[in-house]
Amino acid sequence: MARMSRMVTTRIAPSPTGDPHVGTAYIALFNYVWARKNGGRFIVRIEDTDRARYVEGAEKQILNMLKWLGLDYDEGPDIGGPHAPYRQSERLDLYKKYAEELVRSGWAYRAFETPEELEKIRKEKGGYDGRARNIPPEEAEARARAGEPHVIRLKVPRPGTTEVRDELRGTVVYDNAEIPDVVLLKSDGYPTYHLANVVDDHLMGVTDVIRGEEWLVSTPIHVLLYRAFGWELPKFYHMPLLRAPGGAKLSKRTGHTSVDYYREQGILPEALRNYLSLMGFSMPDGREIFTLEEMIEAFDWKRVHVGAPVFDWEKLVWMNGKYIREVLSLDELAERVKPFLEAAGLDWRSDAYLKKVLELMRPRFETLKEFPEKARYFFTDDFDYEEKAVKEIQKGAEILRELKGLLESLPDFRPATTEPAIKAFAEERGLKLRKVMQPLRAAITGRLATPGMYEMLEVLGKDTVLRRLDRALKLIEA
RNA sequence: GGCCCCAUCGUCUAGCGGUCAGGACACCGCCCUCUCAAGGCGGAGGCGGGGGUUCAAUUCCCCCUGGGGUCACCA
Repeated sequence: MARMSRMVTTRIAPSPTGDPHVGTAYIALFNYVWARKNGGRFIVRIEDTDRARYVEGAEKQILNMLKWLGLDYDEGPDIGGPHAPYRQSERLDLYKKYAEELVRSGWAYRAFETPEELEKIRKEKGGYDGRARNIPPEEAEARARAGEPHVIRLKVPRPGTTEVRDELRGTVVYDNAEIPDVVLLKSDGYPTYHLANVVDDHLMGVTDVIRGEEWLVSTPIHVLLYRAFGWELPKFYHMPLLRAPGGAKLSKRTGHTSVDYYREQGILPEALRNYLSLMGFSMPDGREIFTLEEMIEAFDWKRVHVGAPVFDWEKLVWMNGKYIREVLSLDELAERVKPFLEAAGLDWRSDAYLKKVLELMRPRFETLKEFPEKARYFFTDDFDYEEKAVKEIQKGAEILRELKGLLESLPDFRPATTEPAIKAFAEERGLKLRKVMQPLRAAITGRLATPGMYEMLEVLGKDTVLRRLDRALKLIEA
């Protein structure tokens, strides 16, 4: 009864230790989808319990990333909620209280070894040997009261076994001999992940823990903690780890892990989100391009594959191109592209003009960053001529001079006007069309690969075209 | 190394005992064509190995191999 009435609640619990990681975005996505699928809640909780690795501003970046991807959350550090605060550093008293409770109930004990001693024990025994279990409780309490630095460790019941059920893999039985007496509360009063995570997940009503596979082997620790507290277990789902092309898990060493990097490269949030969805999940009908809403609609854990996928930049870029040319509206695309034009120092005159250019360029760039690079000549006369373009202008100089006369004489630059005129021009001289087009293309754009000539002439306009023709001809004379 | 997870084209995947093993990216060719793309059509490319179970294994079981994860007062 109580179990059935629990609203599905998921969370993403990132550590503010650096740039917002694509792995975090990936896990957040599945947490978000599962919560929405069930009409439940999605929480963001900041796990800032490692003072050494804390990075100023990282929390803000993470929250921005989630918003950028469209993964809105119901509770979080910046918006609050019924279980505030959502930063673990602001919940220290809670963890201490629960750790002490475990000491009293016999599920945990105080240990007084120094880091140096631990290092020595690790070398000799291969890990902590639980020696502080032998300290009589009264003595341990006395030492603690006297202010002796110490940690609180989980007293793993031994011998014994602990069963862990992963919803994606089934049940795994762990021999408790393999489960270490992990530190729950550090000597600085901060909790470790294990304690803080379990306490908060319980207090915040998290019903479904969706996290990276890196946590799979420490799940028995968490199961033991739930049992020690007498709390109901959540369901566990361990998502595969994203891998770099080499094979190892995606890391700063093996690839680009920062979502900010992808954003800067001109990847659309929709495309990144869609691509990440494909890492393990597939639509029943095999569709690869789909919205968040469509994913939520179709989502089923049965369709999640746990083999670790390689994060492939090539396919991400292809998908980004697909969004640019087929999914976004021209208006949306124009808005997305503006910051990149600005960054390149380009001015687009008017939205109407920008959209006309975009219409022509849409099938010809795959990242927003590419647009200013490939379409520069639409916005300024200040562009370079490719080496091959210069040659093309030289070869076609005679043709260009004659062509200039023709273009000048045209009443307008609509395709309906320019196309027959240029074709007739070529035919009269017995020239293949390309013998006319390539020099012209090179002269007015500085490159050999551009959108179709007639559309381009219309967009650029007569003045610009004639001006550039003159300039190109002068260029080769010099 | 111990323990744990995983295993279909190069990559992402569909498959849930009987399929010509399907799709997507990338690659190659053709078409379209003023260039380059986009688009359309076609091609090449895969069930890691060995045992079982079964009339029948990509599919179920076991072993091996391979890959990954984890063994902190980091998460």
